[in-house]
Amino acid sequence: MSTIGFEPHDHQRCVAGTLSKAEKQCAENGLRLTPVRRRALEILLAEHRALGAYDLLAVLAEEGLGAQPPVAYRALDFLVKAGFAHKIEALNAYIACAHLGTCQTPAFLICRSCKSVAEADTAPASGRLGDAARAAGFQIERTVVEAQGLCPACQKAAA
Amino acid sequence: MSTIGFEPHDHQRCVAGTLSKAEKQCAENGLRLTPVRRRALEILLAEHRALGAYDLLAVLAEEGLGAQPPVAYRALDFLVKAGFAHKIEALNAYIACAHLGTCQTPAFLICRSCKSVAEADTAPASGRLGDAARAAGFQIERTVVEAQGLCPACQKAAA
DNA sequence: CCTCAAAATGTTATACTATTACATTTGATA
DNA sequence: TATCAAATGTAATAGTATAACATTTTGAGG
Repeated sequence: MSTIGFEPHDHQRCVAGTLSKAEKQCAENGLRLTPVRRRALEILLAEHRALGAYDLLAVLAEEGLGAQPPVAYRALDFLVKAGFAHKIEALNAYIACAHLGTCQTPAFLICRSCKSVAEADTAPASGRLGDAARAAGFQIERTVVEAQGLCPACQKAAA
Repeated sequence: MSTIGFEPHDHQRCVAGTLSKAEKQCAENGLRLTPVRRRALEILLAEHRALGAYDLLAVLAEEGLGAQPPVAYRALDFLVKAGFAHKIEALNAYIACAHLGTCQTPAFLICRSCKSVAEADTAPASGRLGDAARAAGFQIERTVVEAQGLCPACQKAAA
């Protein structure tokens, strides 16, 4: 398991690397990373933070890439379906995937103070949620696992 | 861990019992279970399914208990803060707590077909999500754990 | 009792999130 | 190059949630 988001890292490289992985995957799978979609992914990648669809739309609109809500929602749908982004349900917001290519069942750690979001790949279906599902005879298709609280930096700042 | 929701049970008793537990807890903790709040809880308890705030409002409005959105949202806020109800983030909807009084960190199994919702108490903070949080130095305050898929009955129906 | 402050309620307006619907353009491929 | 599916442009609207402020109710202390 790896958790990406709070620790300092070479963000330029993290963005560029993810973007090129996305391009590669699109080529391999016959997906089309059109200009709006590519730019939307870049915008999300720019921060380890969740952006609302309308925040994304505002940036796209500034750049002449579309002015109406469906522009943003379509790009987000594509990115989410392709596994390049995730929706944070607790925030009604979207974040670029930090494990592009290897992400199975993401879990998120959301800082309520600085709004940063870390992504872990925890395979919850094989943990306690999976136990509960098996016990109930429930067949899991998708999981939402999100923790809200304080990231290391904000804990220090609070103390 | 107990999971409540899919298995057949004496629902009349389940509702009445939960309601009286809620009354008891309010008395003990100086909370006021006013008519709107009590009725809102009853409405949620009537089904092991999540209701939208506006669905709840529609019922309350029919009964003359308030016509504007804040009526529903205030009642829901109270119920959620008191631990009598939970918000299902993946559905933007609300459900009565099935473990009233003992519910620490709920997890939900949501059937995409019949919309029923089962609640388990899985202490995710002590599972893999907790491991990820500890590894990242993240301090968890609240968790959202929701699985979507097919309940036992709908699996049979599909086969 | 009476007063007072806090809590709860009533109501209007508005903000934020998301989708439907349909016309048009683009792009791969037969 | 004709065609069909995918993608885009755009207007309208549906669904979720909160801000703000006036009024009423409630319960604790005098």
